[in-house]
Amino acid sequence: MTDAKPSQDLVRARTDEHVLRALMQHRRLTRAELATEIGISRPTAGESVRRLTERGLVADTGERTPGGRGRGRVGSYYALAPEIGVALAVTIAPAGVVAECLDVYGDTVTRAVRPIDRPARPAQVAGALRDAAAWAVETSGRPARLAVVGAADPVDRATGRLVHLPDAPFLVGELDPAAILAPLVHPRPITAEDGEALEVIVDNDVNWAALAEPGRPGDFAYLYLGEGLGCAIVSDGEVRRGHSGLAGEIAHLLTVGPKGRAIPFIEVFNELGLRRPGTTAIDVDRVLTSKSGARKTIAAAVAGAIAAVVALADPQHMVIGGEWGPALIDVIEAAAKELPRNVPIRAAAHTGTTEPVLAGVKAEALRRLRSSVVWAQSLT
Amino acid sequence: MTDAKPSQDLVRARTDEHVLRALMQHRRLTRAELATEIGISRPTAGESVRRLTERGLVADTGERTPGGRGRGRVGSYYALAPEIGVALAVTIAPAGVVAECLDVYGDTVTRAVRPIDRPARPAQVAGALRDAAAWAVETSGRPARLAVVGAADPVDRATGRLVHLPDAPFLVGELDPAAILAPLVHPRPITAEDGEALEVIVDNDVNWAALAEPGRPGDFAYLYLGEGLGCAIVSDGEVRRGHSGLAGEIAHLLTVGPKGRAIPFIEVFNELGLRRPGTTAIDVDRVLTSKSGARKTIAAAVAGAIAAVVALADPQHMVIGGEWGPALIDVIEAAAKELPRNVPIRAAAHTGTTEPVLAGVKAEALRRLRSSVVWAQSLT
DNA sequence: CGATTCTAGTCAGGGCCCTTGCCTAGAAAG
DNA sequence: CTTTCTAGGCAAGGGCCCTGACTAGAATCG
Repeated sequence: MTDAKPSQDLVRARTDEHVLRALMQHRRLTRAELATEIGISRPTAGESVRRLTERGLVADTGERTPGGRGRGRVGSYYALAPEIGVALAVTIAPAGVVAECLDVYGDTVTRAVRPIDRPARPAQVAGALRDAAAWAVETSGRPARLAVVGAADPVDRATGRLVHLPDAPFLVGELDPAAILAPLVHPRPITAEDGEALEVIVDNDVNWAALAEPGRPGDFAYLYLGEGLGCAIVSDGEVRRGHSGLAGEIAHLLTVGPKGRAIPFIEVFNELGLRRPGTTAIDVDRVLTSKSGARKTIAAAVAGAIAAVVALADPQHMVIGGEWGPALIDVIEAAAKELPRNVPIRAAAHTGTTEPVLAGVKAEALRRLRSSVVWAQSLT
Repeated sequence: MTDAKPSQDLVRARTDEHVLRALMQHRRLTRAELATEIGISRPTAGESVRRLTERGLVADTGERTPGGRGRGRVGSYYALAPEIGVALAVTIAPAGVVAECLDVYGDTVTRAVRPIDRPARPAQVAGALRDAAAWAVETSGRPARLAVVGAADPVDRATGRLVHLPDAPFLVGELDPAAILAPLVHPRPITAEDGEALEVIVDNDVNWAALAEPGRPGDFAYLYLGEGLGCAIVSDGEVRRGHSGLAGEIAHLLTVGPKGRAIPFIEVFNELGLRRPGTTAIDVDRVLTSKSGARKTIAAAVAGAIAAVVALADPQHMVIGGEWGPALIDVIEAAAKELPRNVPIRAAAHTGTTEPVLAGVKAEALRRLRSSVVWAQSLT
């Protein structure tokens, strides 16, 4: 008599979501296992599996319960269908491009690495990006549903392009990763209906590295001190990117320079002669081998930046990362002790340059891939 | 055969929530009006009203549909029960204490104003607060379910107490508003089960004033320049308070002082002799009558603070409020034009000192009161 | 003034989703 | 070969919502 009952769909969608999430966690389950795992009845579990199989999200693996479990009838294992596809996780840094394909379980299916020249030539970077991503997707043999990109330069939140802020280090150069990767990405048609279903997400690498920090409480800040200067601010459990995505671009933050003058953060390195000639990057090697006096000047400048972060964002603690940040943590800590508001400081847990970024990128890619699967089923 | 079916409760709870929200918006509706308004069938609307009436959340007003509507049977108007209670909205500022009781429709039921001495004496402030709140609740004749407080000093997020930051203006003084107001607040018993159901919420007044700004897009910052210096940072649509609730306490933010030296923001006023003798407050009158040179120094310091906010939070625009901020907006704007990253600046829409704060406090109080009603029904 | 008109509210029947209880299938253990 | 034990399916029933028909009751019209 009736056929449109949106309110009832709600509970069915909830059941299906539980089934999908259980399969993401356990990889393969029989219908009976699903029922006990989720806390629903076996007929309901069976119905849900039937619906999801019909929709192509779940498939019978062909495996049967091992006899080792004891006597009793054999059960059929179900798992998420391979057609669900993979997510592309990409980092773009001066050291090169890394592209990985992740499946819905978070496993790396394929990985491509492409070096790039220094200084970076935009055309070559674009080529390496396209090449690495295409190879990873091709080789995985599965459709890429979305891409998450971490880049070592400021990213415009609206367009996803890398942008050159005046006088700040600009390492990778003009690039539009979204445009390059879009042809490789084939989202499930249904996902496109969703408002927020972006196919390619680009963000600054520091923000992703912060995401990969362990513990990750509600409020902290990640200060990146390397060839560039960056800062990720995590507030109420989320990385805050700001209106254009340029939150934490601290190159021009006023801080204490030589002789106590107020100058932009990046200028301090100019005045100390620690920028690479002909580029906008900080010379990491020379910072690491600098003398005590220069180190103290740098530490005072860093402490000034920390004071600004504390005043404006009130983090629970500061994490110091980047190529030279952790090496100077003692001086930095000493300088920060003088600040009116004290804040615990520690070095970043991961010290490499690409791996922590990639870890954060992968975490987000996985989260989004999984969400896309769950959303897909509720929107049919 | 069965009695526990949590999944089905979900859809019933959804229906009840829709009914409650519709009544919050329209104040009184017949069951038939509820059905068409929400888009459910009349029997369902009738059932929901019966449940909610039984639970004491909804009551028959006794009114009947006016004959003027035309022929047809008269309908019974239902409305939210008065026992739902009121929310207490309070501001504590050097000018005095204001306490208002709001009903679930956002109307002010009672309002009490108590002046306090300058400088504030903690015991008197506590007395005025207790007195104003008690009078407002008493007179309203209805139980207060929660309280939201705006105070003109830094607020510790965990304890809700006003805290004295070293050397920063401290206008109201030691105070624990939560302890004072808790005896007046009687939350619905059920609400207490909810994890986040705080009875008394305290926050810095600047944060609330930002909440009351019109338009209120996703990312902006509100710079408060008055007796104290404060800043509210709205990121992704929410006021970000930081780990201790001290985000935006910018008195010690390093900025440009006289002769281009890097000094804390509040020190600039010291060096210009613009702090009230014997207190930690800025002398607003003398700032307003200051000469061009001092104004330029102040503007440069403000621009330094703005640069820090832009670098760290990347707001879409800056709003300047407080007793003297809008008066100096031209010089501030001129100084900010020199910054490497440009940001639109405008004066706050509301210029008074307590009214914009109270508006934000009331908005939050209303939001929480309404939520508490909706949650109450779903937790039975 | 009575018949008509029109709307609020209720009742009966039915569909969907879930649950419990019972049955069948089918392999291992004895 | 019989027993044992588990996966899966079927049937019945309850809760929620919906549609459609019915009742209640006041205003309007002839």
